[in-house]
Amino acid sequence: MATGREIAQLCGVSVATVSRVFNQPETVNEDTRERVLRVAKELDYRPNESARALSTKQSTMIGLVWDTDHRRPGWRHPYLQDLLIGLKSALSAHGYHLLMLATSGDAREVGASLADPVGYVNMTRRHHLGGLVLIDSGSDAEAFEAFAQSGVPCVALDVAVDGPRATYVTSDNSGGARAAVAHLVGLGHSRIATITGPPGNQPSDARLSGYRAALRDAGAEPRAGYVVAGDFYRASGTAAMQRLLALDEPPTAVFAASDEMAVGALLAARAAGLRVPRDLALVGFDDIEIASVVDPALTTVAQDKPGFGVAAAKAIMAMITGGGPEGPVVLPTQLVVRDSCGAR
Amino acid sequence: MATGREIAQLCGVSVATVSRVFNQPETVNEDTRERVLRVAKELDYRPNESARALSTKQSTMIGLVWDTDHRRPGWRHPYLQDLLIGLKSALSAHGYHLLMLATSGDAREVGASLADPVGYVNMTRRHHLGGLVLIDSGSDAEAFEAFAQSGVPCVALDVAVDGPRATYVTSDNSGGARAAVAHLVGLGHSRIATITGPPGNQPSDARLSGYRAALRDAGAEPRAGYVVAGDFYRASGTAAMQRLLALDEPPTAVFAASDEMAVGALLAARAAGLRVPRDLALVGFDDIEIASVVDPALTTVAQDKPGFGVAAAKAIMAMITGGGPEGPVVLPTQLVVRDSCGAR
DNA sequence: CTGAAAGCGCTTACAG
DNA sequence: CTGAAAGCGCTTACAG
Repeated sequence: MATGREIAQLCGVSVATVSRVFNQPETVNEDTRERVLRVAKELDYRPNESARALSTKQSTMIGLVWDTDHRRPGWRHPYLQDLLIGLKSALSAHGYHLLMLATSGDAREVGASLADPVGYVNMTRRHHLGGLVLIDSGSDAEAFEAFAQSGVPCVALDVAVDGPRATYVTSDNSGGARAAVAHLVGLGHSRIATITGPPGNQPSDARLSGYRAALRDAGAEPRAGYVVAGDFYRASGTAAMQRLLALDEPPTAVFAASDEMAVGALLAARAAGLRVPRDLALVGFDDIEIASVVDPALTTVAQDKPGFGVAAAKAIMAMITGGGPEGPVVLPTQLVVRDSCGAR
Repeated sequence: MATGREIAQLCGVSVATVSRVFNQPETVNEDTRERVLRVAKELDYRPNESARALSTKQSTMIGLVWDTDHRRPGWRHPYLQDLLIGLKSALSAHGYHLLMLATSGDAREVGASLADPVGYVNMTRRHHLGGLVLIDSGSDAEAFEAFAQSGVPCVALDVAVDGPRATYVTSDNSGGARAAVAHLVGLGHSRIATITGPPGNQPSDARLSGYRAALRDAGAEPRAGYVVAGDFYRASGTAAMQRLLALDEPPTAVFAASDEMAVGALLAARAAGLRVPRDLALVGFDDIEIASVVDPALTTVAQDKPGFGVAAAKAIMAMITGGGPEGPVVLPTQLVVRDSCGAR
């Protein structure tokens, strides 16, 4: 690893000039600039990132807050990989790396926990991170609010935050849910129930309101017992479906606020001797891999998974280079009609 | 963010002493040490990482090489999330963060591509990374070999590498495959075919050899046309199954080297009017989520997914703190019997 | 257009 | 046990 000083000596210039060549090229004479550039290239010189960060108080890293080993060991993001692909690619395009921050549980207190957002904020200062991307695990709202207020640029995924340098990206959950339920209405269903995510969770609540809106559009409203809460995971879908089937007048169609719950519901329906979609129409949300693999293949509302990451990257870069936060980014969703709704 | 100097002034000591309190506590007088510690705690002092890295030439970050936006945009790791959870948690326990390195495609040439492993090696030097974790995307062997030879500590996942400071972790692929096929043999099958992963790929080849070994154990050997190559993805499983069904004497059982391909094979079998497991027994590999969701639920060989990450973290930490590389880590696998093999 | 100097915040021999 | 000093490699006013 060549250093700036070596380049300088080889070129007969000062290190300041070498530095300028890379940071304010227009301020240096063309001849010397090219000489420096050539030598730098030969030696494959690249500025040391630690030194640069120390000096400029800015690194080329964005922090990722993703709570893994904390209270909810079983928690999983429905499409983390796609999200990361989008995020990493878009960040790469700006020359930024993604730093997955260590979380608590270690001996040396280097990691932080969401119970102590200050720890993360400190970490971003110590590493001179450009900002923070916050991946929600369903109930981090308070912690995220603390980040948002801290003043470090941050963008949250799927949770509404507000702060001087904070924004968030989310899908058009209510619109997607509305389209899904409208589709069910269009198929002639009038007894449409929903299995929601955890109350208070932003996408969960939005999907529920989309469900209500679609019923309203149809001049109807949810029957008693037709809104039952799950937690986005499969088992809760099964339990919810069982409750729905126990009603005096069970639904003929169910909109589940996640594919996982839809699958859970499917299992429950099957166990109860119902055939999907003939006896029960089912629509999910997310369009994760299992949706297309399950039998019958699940009709669902697709989210733009890599788009999530890309949008987050864009938003954070805008705050780093530009100024204040822009409004929340709302990604379009798309109804994917497969077999579980009975449209085919 | 308090600096060491502030602590020093407040305590009436030099910055050197403050530094010692954190790095070689035993060399400083107990009273002053506690005074420093107390003040440091009050101000929530933590050493600036950039400065520390610049000075010690060591950061608390491990690089992650994960090729995303390159040639194979469709590539997916079967269980990246679990792997990352294990990796991140185990690294956190040592106070290390995970840096997902930017890849090529950006204007500023900050990212590297696997076609140019040197770029990554430079990056690890510039950031003073402790080492590199290499996630294989099926055909990165040559690039990984270059990393392994570079001298930077690195551990590859699922691809055998060799170098002065390099090792790898993988599952007991051959043992797992052998157990799976032995199970099929135990169920009375004698016409057992296999759908392999891409030839040359380490897990793929190992699984194939496990298949052969199990047949040999049974005093048999693969019939002509009973070994057909896929690429680990679903579509290739479907295609392979179609070829198997076109044989004069089609198999009564199939071991697919991945769950994705097993699902593909299942679809093909179903399309051909076969019932699984009655007409065809099927076993997969990986135990990813879809395995338990598909109908019939897939019998498969489970890998220790978070264990992969944990093992990688352990190996890299050992090389950072200790010295030379230890031998490859081989994780045990486990046969998970569900419905697709007909054992129930 | 370019250089000398100071500074970013820490660590580590070297004296004492 | 502790301080003064040098150094890590870069950037950025400040002069010239």
